[in-house]
Amino acid sequence: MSPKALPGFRDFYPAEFAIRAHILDTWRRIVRRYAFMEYDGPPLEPLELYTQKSGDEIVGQLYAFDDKGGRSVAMRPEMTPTFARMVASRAQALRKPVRWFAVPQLFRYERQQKGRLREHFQLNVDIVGESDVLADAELLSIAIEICRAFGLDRSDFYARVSDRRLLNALLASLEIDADAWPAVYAVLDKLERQPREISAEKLATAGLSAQAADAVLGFGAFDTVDALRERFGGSPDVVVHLDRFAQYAQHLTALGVGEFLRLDLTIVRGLAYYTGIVFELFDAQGEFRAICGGGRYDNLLQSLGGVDLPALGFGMGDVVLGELLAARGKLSAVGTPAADVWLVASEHTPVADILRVASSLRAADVSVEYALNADKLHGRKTTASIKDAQKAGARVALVFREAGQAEVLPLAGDAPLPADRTVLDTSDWSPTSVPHTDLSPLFQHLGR
RNA sequence: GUGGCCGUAGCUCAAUCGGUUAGAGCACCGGAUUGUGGUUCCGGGGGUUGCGGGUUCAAUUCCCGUCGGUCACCCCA
Repeated sequence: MSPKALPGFRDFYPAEFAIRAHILDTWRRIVRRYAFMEYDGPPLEPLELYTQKSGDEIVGQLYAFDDKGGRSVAMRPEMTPTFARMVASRAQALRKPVRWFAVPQLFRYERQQKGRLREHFQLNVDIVGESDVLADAELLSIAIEICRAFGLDRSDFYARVSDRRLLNALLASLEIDADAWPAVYAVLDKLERQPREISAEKLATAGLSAQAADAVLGFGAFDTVDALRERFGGSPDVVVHLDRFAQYAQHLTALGVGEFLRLDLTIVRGLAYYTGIVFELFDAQGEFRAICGGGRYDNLLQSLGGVDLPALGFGMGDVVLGELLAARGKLSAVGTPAADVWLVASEHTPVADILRVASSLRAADVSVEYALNADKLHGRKTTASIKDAQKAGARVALVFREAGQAEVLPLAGDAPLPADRTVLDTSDWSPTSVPHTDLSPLFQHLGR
């Protein structure tokens, strides 16, 4: 048995690489529509960059080691600390709001499971320097538009959205002690996956009154601002946040993605650093993990980098997204790239002629392939060579039946054949230059 | 880190109750045929049955360990 990739790591054969490229290309294409700029940082960082935010216990979940200079280092498990450092060190000079994105490969040392490997690519989109809810709406609309760009619609996915400030106000209005909030968050996070009795028990342990616990257990039932307003509208502290959420929803509707929005107070996000609106994108059938998650983290930059700027962002990984797209048939059209043109020599065609034409076509940005074996180039029947071209997936075969003349033979699927044979005169083509001959008959078959 | 299930060709799978030299399709390579061509046919390469140990006259098959895969828990960036 030949050596395999390490557990949780992937070999990308051309078919898989084509899917990866499709995902990453689409990410970049859509995010650029929103005028975000791409950045990147080192894949290897000082270990302290992560322990200072998350504590020492995180080391067990990192690819961490001492380098040859004795430094404690880790392969990056997330992009946010790097991003925070980069923004903080030039915070004064950056035009606000900062609209940046990155597509890092991230690593974590954990047992792999569905949708979760030890390595993945993750789109990170962040906005820094704007606290208005308009920025929150912009951010979520990007995540949604990306999913739509992959061919997913409202029947495939939706966004669950909550707001830390709203949730905290609700807990306060229920007279729940702030010390108990983390425990309440944990219960809310598991509300759907955990039996109600266990949730109730945990809330009681956290010190909640029976009434307060009942109210928390009922949070999952509220899926509109109006429903919350009816129940908690008497509390001015709550109303402030309900109003903002309503505004958020209006912005999203105006941006054309309102139908994907669903208020859901059980969306907690594990991170302690979220301070405002938080969201996760889920597939509608509940078959996969969250496709994407993010929110507002107004205090993080100060705690990491020392600059006090509001910020928000999200991450979207390629693994769950790829699984979902595959399951919904959205990757069937993703093909591996093949040659535009395959050159078929006859026994009379000098090798030099083939090479000259190949060079010339490549100068015209046409991808060209031919048999890399002189015997095959000359010793096979034309039909056998054409068969090679078809197997390779070439769009067009150029068949040299006579010197200086190349017949254009379209190979693509069931495209109709031209009534007349198209013959290109290649006699005056020279290496590395664009052919003088009119290539339009060829380009026509290549879809240019 | 804990637990369930699963490891046979590149892929999907077969191999009677434990019994001869572990087979097939697809893919790959070669050839024939088809001569506006992805058809059809013939042939070929490819396996220490994940690895190690045990039971047995005999192990792909039963047992133990280990590694890997997968799913869940934990955790979530």
